[in-house]
Amino acid sequence: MSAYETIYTIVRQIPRGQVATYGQIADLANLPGRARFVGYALFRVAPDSDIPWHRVINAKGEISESPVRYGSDHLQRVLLEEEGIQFNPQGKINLRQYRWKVESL
DNA sequence: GCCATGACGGAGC
DNA sequence: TGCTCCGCCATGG
Repeated sequence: MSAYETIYTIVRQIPRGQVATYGQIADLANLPGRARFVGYALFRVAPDSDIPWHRVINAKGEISESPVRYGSDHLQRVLLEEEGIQFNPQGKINLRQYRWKVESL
């Protein structure tokens, strides 16, 4: 299984109403320190896939904004709110409350 | 084949 | 608390 497929498989396992960080996904995919790789992988597959990419955020608990995303970051926030995840006035998520707790690999 | 870049993370100041 | 710098490596020109 390629590293990409491993990443996708892990992201698909994130429960509804919870989130995971790029670093966390990278660690689970046996790619420690390669959080950027995770972001890159998700960007390539997001538009037309069944992967819940919106449940993956950065270590600060924020939705990563980037010029290449145009407005999809706003969509991500909407999707998360639909799942019951609340945002701070600063647009941040309380990771202590919503972070995905992995029980098995 | 080399160079610049990027959905990031963590340490340092 | 917040900003800056460095490491990491696949991808595109």
